[in-house]
Amino acid sequence: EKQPCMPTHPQKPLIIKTGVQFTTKVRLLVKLPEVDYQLKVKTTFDKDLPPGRVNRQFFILTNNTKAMDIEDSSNGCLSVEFRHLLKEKKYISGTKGNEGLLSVTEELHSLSFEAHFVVQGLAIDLETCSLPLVVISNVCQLPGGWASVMWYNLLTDEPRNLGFFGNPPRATWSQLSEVLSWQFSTFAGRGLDREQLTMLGEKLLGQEASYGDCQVSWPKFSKENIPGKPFSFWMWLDSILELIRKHLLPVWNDNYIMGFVSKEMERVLLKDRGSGTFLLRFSESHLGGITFTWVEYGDNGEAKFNSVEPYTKSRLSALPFADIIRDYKVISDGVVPENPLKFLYPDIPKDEAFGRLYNSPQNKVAPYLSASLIPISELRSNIDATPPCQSPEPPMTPGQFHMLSQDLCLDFDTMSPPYSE
Amino acid sequence: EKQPCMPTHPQKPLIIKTGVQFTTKVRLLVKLPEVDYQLKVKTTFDKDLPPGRVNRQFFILTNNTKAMDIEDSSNGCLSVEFRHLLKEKKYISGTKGNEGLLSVTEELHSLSFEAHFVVQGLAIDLETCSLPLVVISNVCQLPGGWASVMWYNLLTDEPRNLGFFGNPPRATWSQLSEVLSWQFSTFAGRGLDREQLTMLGEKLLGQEASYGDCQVSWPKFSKENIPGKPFSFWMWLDSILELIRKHLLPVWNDNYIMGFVSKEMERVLLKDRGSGTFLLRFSESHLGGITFTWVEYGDNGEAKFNSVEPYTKSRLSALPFADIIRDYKVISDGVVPENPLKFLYPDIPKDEAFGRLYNSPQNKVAPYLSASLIPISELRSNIDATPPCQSPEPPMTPGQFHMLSQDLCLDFDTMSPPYSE
DNA sequence: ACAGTTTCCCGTAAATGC
DNA sequence: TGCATTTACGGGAAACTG
Repeated sequence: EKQPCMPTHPQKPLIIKTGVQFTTKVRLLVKLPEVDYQLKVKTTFDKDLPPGRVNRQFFILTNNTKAMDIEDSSNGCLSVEFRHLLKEKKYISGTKGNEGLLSVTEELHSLSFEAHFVVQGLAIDLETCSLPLVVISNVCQLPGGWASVMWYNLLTDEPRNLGFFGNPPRATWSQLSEVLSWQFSTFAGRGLDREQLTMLGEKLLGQEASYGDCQVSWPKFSKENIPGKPFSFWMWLDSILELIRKHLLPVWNDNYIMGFVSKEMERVLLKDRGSGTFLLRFSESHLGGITFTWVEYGDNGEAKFNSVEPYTKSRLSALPFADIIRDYKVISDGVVPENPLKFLYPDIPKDEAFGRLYNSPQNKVAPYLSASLIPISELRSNIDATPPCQSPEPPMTPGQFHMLSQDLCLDFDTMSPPYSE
Repeated sequence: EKQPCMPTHPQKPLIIKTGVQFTTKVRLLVKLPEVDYQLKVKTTFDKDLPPGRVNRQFFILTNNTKAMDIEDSSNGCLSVEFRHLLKEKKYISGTKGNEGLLSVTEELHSLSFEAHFVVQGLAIDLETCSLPLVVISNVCQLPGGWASVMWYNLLTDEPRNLGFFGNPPRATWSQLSEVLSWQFSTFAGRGLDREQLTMLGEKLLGQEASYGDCQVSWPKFSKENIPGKPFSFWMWLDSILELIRKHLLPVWNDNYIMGFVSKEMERVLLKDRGSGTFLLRFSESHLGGITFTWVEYGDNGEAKFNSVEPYTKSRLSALPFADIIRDYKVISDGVVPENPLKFLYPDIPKDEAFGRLYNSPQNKVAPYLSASLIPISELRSNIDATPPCQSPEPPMTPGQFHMLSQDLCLDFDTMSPPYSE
């Protein structure tokens, strides 16, 4: 009868940060003219948790009871918005750490909404509650929290299984890959294509990824570090999403960032392309980095590949990426510096691809010489060539991407119209 | 009998920001063995303001009463530290805006400390209060608040004249210049020399500054904008102080920044110096900017002066200033780029002055080409020469700087040992 | 409309807890 | 001790409020 929604962090519903306002909206879906103006809704945080499941406890700071209004927009239903802060109670000592293995971003909570009223002598109690929530205390926990929200909503239809992460189910790669692509289309405006998803699948699962029914465990997705790296798969992918969102949006949306290509595949692609052909790829070794790799040919006709040290958010906020591509120069032993980047793979002239995005040099301040920052690499004789490439990967299951992603969108939309409302 | 101290913002005592912790320390200067462990001190914010003077009201969030302890360090006196937040009360409507002309950073407040005890049947009430305080709500108000604190403590010995800014006295330039130099020595580690102070005096007062007994009004110091500029003298100077503190500390402390030189004086100094002689100067037209000006000679032997667009904090956080000096290049019409900076005025070879501060290029990440940012100016044919220089200014009163500044330091020290304690 | 002021809250750094 | 988590608060931006 009621339909609870619960927006929080912009674009990341079902995550609440302590000390930060959030809003909830409850709608009464049936119309009861008699009770229009007397219906009050009370919100409670973690109203009745299963007794064993006491980890952190929070409370709502502001007044938690509010009268419903007739919704201006739609069908004349009642609705109410809450807007309050959440503060942590001090631990009830002793009860802490029921499982010990679960991190705070795996700890699920809920908001309950109650209303009591009387129609024609009949006392009616209504109660509903939100989908499981994650409570964080710092934005640095947002990626972890969002991983939990995604995993939960991808893999269960239960409205309130707060113990979900006690034994989380696995996802098939085909399920997961759709969600990942949907993440990119939601947050960066363009989803992932088949090749990009294939590379991600291989990174996560090895070669058999392409079969689609391969299973991914929750720890592998978000808890365990990628072998040899100090971060998990999702942390890595989310750092890229953030990099795109803050520094690469137009380039990403124009589809100029191949992004997810293995170093081997990169060479296969660039080999035999025109000298100065380059492609853009995200760093696999560092969080939130992007680099370009270009091909050149030696005197003997042998292909040589070079990549710059990946650019991260700090560099990119000093200098927009398109300008980096425009101005980048390599200087080898006193020769005239030259920009080695000529064609975006496969063969788009650099300026044709990025010209629209170049920033005109700053407006000159009258008596001053304006100075721009130019990214320069110094090339010392010959760079050691890396081993020859591996075989390209088999093709991936063609996605029913559109269908699935629509389902997901609907799902998430319903549960949470964001902040703006 | 008691000596109240009141640290707040690191290094900027007597300024309290709402919602941020601050500490106060009260000491009982006489030793009263009988009451050692029963003495409680109560802190009150704005305990008894003159009735007309009701602007903003605040209250202390935490428990405002605390027992004094025997001070571990010194003479066995009692002391107590408070550590609490200050939150604004909603305005008592109607009583707002008694003068209207005063800004929030001119609104003075105070903390009162009370203690009551009984010795040998004699009831004793002690009370003391802090020097006037400024309450701000955002760090962007810190410069304005600090100006008030400086002006007050420079120009009055009254312990609690909360209406001070209703009719603030003027300062003589000799008083003010000592305080300014003291600011630089406190916050940047090196004070201002006579030439620098002369230039500042001229900027503020015109040519007669050098007489020292010239008067500076409070509005001229901190409230009114410099003619033709959108900021006041103090805002401008404080922005430079911040720039030094965050980005130029070693360069400033090595005395390599002349800093305050008029454009005219600059030319007088550089003229007839070796080609490539440069000096470092703060921007007068923008907040928190530093530029270098160098001299070169045309084919006809005529001196040509160039300055870069001033570097501000955003640029300097992308690239440290010493590296900018090392790497800066001018490229004119396809010629090989060259660094025009050779000798720091008067004739110190660049690398001798700054070599110690150069950052070695980042550690190479194995397979990547590391890229550095190089600041480059493009020189298009000939830059228009600015009009010939004006006459140099008369010499300034030799400061009794050391004596005076020691007085000042003591003064401020007593009133406020910072945060750390 | 607007300027002075406050609130909001991200993101880094430091503190704290386990 | 080290890692997980929270607190602290500067700083930019938005919201407020006369």
